[in-house]
Amino acid sequence: MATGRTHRPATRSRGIPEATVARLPLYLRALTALSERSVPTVSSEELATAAGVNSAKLRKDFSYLGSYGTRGVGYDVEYLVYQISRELGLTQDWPVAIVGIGNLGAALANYGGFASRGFRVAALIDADPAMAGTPVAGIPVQHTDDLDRIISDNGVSIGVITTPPGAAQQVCDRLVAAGVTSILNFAPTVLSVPEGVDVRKVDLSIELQILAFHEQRKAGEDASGADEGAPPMRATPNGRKGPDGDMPAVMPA
Amino acid sequence: MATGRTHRPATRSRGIPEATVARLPLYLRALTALSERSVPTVSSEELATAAGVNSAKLRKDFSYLGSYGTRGVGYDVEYLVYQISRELGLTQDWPVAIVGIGNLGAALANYGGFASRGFRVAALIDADPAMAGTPVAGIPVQHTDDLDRIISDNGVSIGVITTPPGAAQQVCDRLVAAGVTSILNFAPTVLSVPEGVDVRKVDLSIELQILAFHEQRKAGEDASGADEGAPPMRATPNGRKGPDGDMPAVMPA
DNA sequence: ATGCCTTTGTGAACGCGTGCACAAAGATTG
DNA sequence: CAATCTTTGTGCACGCGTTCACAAAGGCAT
Repeated sequence: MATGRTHRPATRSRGIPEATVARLPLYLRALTALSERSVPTVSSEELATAAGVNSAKLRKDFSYLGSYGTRGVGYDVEYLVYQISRELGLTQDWPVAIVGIGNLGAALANYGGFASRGFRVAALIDADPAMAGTPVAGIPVQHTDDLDRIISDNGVSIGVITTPPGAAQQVCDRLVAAGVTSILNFAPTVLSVPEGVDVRKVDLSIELQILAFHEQRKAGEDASGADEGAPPMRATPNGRKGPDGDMPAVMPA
Repeated sequence: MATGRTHRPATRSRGIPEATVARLPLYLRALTALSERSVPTVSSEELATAAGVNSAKLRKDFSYLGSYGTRGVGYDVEYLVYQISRELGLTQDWPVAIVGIGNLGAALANYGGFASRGFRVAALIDADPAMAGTPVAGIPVQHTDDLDRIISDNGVSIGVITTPPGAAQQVCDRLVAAGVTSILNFAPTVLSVPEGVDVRKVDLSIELQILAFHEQRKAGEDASGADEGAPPMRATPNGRKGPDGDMPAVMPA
């Protein structure tokens, strides 16, 4: 991801492991659903199933937050929703700016899940002058030239980059210069950021390639035999790219 | 994620660790860029920097694929591009079906990164009869009723779900029944799938919440002080069962 | 050929994350 | 109030992933 150190390097946050933090939103979602159905309490087993995790893992995760359960009973849903929300910082308002209002940027602007939990689309920014003023999802698009001011005026600390890959690093630099310290990057690029800035990436292409890898293996297993699952042979000693490993003829590019 | 066992459980694929597989696309991207600039070879150090990882990690990753480098020189770019592409199964064509053609689904259909590496949008499917026939990104939308046939006819083994959360599980079940064995899920739901089916999820909301957590910590650290990561104040004292914790007043929902 | 210099490939140590299994804690029933 | 039953919280062990550090390998100059 980012060259300038990606996540929290070592500094194990508040004693809460990164892996646990990543699961808290999952628990929160399941708990919110229970809350809407007015379910008063849940056992770790039930909640774990709903969140798709192991119950022991869930209990250990919660133990990092404190002892919020009651033995023999389970966890109080409302109480837990609040505790997790607070821990995640969802009890406050997070103005978010989306830069790059193409298909994806527009889709995100319209995405309901945004507004739901403390996140508010505070600004839409695009480099195309023709888009300036055009409302997307009810919010007028502003021009990149004003990026600095927009970020400052709205107190934006979280930026979302949905620009083409070529523009991503530049936009990132400008966001950081303007005061943004957390970036969600949808552009297929490795962003380089200074220490103290968090970058998370969402990369469709990578996800598909990972699926393709497993898919290929599944297919290869059937045709057990010699080949594939086990890549035939590696390059041959000698001659550069030769004899056996063979060279690419055409590449998917 | 999935109840029915998510990824490859134990069966360490072909000896290639999951973490390594997840990084291969990253290397491939960096290598492709080098290839386009006609760079003949790269050292692990250079490539690692370009991919945003540690050089030792990169070398170890490559060692799982075989010994494709030359000591004292580095790696042959073209050769490595080919080897990784082959390992990821990118030398073959992967027809993909997108189910749920709303803002996000349409954005993905238009996304260029799709077609680039062996992936081809073979079908767009939506439950809205009004959309049937309407072309999106040059591909006519088909109705959910024909899902089975569409998947079979096109030999689709990878499905992308961009429906509202309520419809996700049902769509997932139908995809799996039709023969899909890999699913990329954009709906904020925990999907339950049978053994042998891989599910990867992309969840915008979760990513933002993780960023918010770290953002909150950063803000809290400045205001060092006694309390907490240092959320100003928590809800009102008193209330429910909180010796300390206290209860929620209003929740972001 | 010989020696030097660069870069790979990997053995070994370490730390994080996961899951088991159980003791402690509280509710509940008689 | 005592016995029983349920469910939490966690000590412990194990395995994966990361990183260091270095020997082996190959190119290149002399």
